[in-house]
Amino acid sequence: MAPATELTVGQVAMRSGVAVSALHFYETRGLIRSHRTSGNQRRYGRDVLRRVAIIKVAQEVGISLAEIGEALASLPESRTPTRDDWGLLSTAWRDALDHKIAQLKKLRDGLSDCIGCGCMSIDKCPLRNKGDRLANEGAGARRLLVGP
Amino acid sequence: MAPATELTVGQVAMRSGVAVSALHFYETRGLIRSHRTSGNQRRYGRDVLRRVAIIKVAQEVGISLAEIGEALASLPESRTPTRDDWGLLSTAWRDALDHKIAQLKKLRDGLSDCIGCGCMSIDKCPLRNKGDRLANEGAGARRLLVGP
DNA sequence: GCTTGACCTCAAGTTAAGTTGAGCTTGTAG
DNA sequence: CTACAAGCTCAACTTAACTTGAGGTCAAGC
Repeated sequence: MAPATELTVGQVAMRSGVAVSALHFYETRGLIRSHRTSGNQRRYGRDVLRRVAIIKVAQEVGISLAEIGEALASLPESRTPTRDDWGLLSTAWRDALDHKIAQLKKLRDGLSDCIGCGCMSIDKCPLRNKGDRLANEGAGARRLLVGP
Repeated sequence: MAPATELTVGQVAMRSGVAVSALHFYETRGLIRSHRTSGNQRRYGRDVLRRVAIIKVAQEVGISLAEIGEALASLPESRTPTRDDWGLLSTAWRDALDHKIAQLKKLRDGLSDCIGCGCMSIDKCPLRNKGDRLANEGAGARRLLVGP
């Protein structure tokens, strides 16, 4: 049979470029899964590499681990995800990205018109008042907004 | 003379849509300045509204307060910034935004090709290996990267 | 058979960006 | 002139996303 391509945390860390502690952390957050050897050590299937890659990619565009977790939760947990499973994810992500790109463009184009003029007195500033997402309440740091 | 348009924290909070506590916080971080009345209360010049607006706008696109602070530090601290002063900032910002938009597009376009294929085995994945900014070390949360 | 490096768990620390609360002072409207 | 809303300071708490450290286990080489 083909080589039993089980990976240890260390190997996954190596190959994915994320720290072992981060992998542990992702596991507690349910973003990745492992099974254990008789000696209680983690072993990962190959698909964990893809998952981790996606986690990092998504994070780089400002999507929170919680949201990534939700998306990844749509993958089947019993079997190894198929190409189609991943495809669904891809589509969902693409929409979020399109949205975010549009948002950034709006900001960029608004910015140079706006920043030098008097409109920053807030009331009439198009930057501030278009798609205004302020004033969501609650404590702690604010997340970078992404969704609709 | 024209009305002495000094603003209290409360007024700035109202007009800018950020909490009083946030304004205090920005001040400790050097993002905005105030002078005090004889009774030790803060008073702000009108330009603080523009500063705050810019802070929020920049934050929305994922720029950290530290970076915003650096940019704002380029403004003259003695006199009220002129249109040209703001213009410089605007230009710098625009570049950062262009960069970020490009990055997002690369991700978006790479994603659907990439996510469903086998290339996520990291070594050869174009998403992971182009402009790879991993492995900056140090503790704590990672900032969303923006700059060059 | 022992040593050395990889693992494990769990608790506590860190950074960013604020918020919340306590206890005290100001200022303004009646 | 006295309420009472608005300010002030300072310390502690919050969330996200991890890292660091302590104290103990596993496994592979010599």
